[in-house]
Amino acid sequence: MKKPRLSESQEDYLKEIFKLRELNETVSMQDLARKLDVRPPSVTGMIKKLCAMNLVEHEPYKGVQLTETGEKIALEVLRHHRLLELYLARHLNYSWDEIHEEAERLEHVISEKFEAAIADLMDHPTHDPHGDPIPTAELEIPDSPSLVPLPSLKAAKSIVIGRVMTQDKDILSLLFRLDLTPGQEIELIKNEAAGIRVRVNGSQYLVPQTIARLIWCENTET
Amino acid sequence: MKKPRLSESQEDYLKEIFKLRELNETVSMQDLARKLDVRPPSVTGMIKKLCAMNLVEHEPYKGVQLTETGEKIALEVLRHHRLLELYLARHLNYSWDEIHEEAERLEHVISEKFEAAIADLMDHPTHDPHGDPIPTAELEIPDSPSLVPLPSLKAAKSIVIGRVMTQDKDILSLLFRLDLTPGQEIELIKNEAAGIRVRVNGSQYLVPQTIARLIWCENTET
DNA sequence: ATTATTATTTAGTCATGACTAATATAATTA
DNA sequence: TAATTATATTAGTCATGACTAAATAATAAT
Ligand SMILES: [Mn+2]
Ligand SMILES: [Mn+2]
Ligand SMILES: [Mn+2]
Ligand SMILES: [Mn+2]
Repeated sequence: MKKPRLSESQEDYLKEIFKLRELNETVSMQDLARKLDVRPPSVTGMIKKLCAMNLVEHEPYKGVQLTETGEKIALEVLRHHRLLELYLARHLNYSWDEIHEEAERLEHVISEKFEAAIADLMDHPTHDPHGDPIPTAELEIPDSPSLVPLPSLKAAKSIVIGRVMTQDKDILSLLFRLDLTPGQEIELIKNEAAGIRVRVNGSQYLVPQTIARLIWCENTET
Repeated sequence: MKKPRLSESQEDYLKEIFKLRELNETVSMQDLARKLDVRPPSVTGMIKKLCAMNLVEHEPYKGVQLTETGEKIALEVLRHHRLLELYLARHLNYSWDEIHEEAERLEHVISEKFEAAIADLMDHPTHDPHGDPIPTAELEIPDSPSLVPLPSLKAAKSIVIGRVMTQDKDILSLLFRLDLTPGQEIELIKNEAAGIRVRVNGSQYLVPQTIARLIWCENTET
């Protein structure tokens, strides 16, 4: 059995399949095309190749799935990505909205040595700056607090943000200015039609639904 | 005028032309093929393209030369490379023989932001761990002490190593064990046919000619 | 059930950047 | 000068990973 090192494209395909699978339970060719910013025929072609390599399985019109080995690779890339994001933020003074782009390129290029070095340096963190879990060196996903989208919560005094489900630069820098970042404690004043009224560090905002939906919080319900 | 971002290959070609030009005064297609680990026809093809982009000039059978813009790009990549080498060594605990390989890949992928961040962090260093000068942000080559190969020197008490002209992992780790690294002060005992007899930190070695030739030292002659 | 819509695949192109085999050109040597 | 050797170029191939246009299959609407 050879191990002919995957291309950056192939790694991105696997990673994206994994991430989509976390949200929807079926991953269509179109989903992939959208996410990877590629045309559907390109996806068909690449998926065919990944199938032949036993990295994914594909039931036409039903969806794509990672195999064991495919998932391992996806997790490896995801670990690189999220470690890098945290590293860039912590050690190279990157702002929240800049880390994703850089990590997207570096993730394919750093060695296992590099991965280990920054993991060490940061004391083996479990979550990246967006609150996304960082797969361990053994490629297990670390436990995260159970999270729910902000709009699904009722008014409450103390809610803790756990994760921010976007990598859109504009939204991210907005959220950052508002202190709506993982770990932040907020008060949910009222869930209105137009958005969620919250208090953060004294200030009060109406967070539009489109944005509120991306903010996941620790579930305080019993 | 567009700026269509060069491929990694193209960047490596330009960088290699620059480096070869520092040694020999003419850069042949074969030199390039050897250094880039590629067949001569591939070089012909790529050089043709780089010519069309006005990044190099080529007189068949006479040699290849960088244009102004070509040199700028070469220096940009070289700066990335050397900053990265120093960064990996200083901040990520890479050993001397590991840095080159990693930098060779990362150099094409880091952003200007990344470059600036690590340069800042290291206080804008002028030389990398091999003693190679790091082009400045303005792409000027910083002054280096004038250096000569170790075998060209006569016996002397205090000679300072300035640069080590190899990136061969085996040679590098050997030199490192012997403390034959840039900045190190050594005593040249005798220049023999078989090699150079030196004393370094108390210990005495016979450094074979093949290796001694790679060690450049500050010129103590007047 | 038929039709319209959406999702996916086929077929055929293109650009990149390598390769081999064969040819041509220049530099050396006899 | 002529033959030899080293260097470089052409011609033609291949793998990758995208693309468009057209065909086909599944799903939804009438
Ligand atoms: Mn990527
Ligand atoms: Mn993230
Ligand atoms: Mn390189
Ligand atoms: Mn170096």
